[in-house]
Amino acid sequence: MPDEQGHPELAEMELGKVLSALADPLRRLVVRELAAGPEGEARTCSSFALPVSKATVTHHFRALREAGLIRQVDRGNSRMATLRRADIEQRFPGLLALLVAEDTQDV
Amino acid sequence: MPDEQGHPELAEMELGKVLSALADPLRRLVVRELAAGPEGEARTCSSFALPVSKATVTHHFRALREAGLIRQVDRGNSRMATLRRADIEQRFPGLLALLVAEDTQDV
DNA sequence: TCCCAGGTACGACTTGCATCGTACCTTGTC
DNA sequence: GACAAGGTACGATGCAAGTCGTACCTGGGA
Repeated sequence: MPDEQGHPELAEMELGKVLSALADPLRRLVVRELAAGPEGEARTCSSFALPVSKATVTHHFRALREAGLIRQVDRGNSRMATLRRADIEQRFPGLLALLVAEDTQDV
Repeated sequence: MPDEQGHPELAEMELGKVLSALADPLRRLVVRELAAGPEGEARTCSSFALPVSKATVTHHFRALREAGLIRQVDRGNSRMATLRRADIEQRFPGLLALLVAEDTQDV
């Protein structure tokens, strides 16, 4: 399968889809952990240990990818996810900061 | 009925509820118009001319109010809605700017 | 006083979404 | 080659959310 599958371009990112993607607490958790990690960090879907089934994990990562928040590339056996930090910051400046600040509260 | 009905305090605003409220395009439109208007502007629900029924308008304004984005006070015949600009800016700095910037794109 | 306009409450309907089980594919390992 | 692990695809299910019609309440105006 091709690498570019459901990754919107920078200009194609829509605020509505981004907000809908971030309305789910599990997806916010993924973005927050990626944003708190080092720049360009690549993690597998399973490394987040989400308390849901594999099929649901795939569903959530698809939502994040189609919103333009993460980029997924195949690396051998796994599919690595990276945060599109620069794209998000350019298109929606300050958005990531709001998400990172949430971990000081309850989820 | 009391004035304070479903208006969360500043510390009670939750990012999840705010993002869920802003995931709907009609509710984003309301917030965007209020944010683009002058500070403290009070408008009636019907002044937005949303393309939905009266009952649905009430539903959307309730969502905005319970998320903490607007404040509604009775003024005689109507119920005026004002944007909680300072509260939003203090709790989620930069969020309103993202919404205002959306009107340059498609909805 | 009568009526209309602005909003709300309630119930119903429909769509979308989060979730899961299962089957299947791919890759790396033994 | 056989097998386990990481992900995906598909179908099904249950619940939340958007939408509406209707009835109702409250003020203001003719």
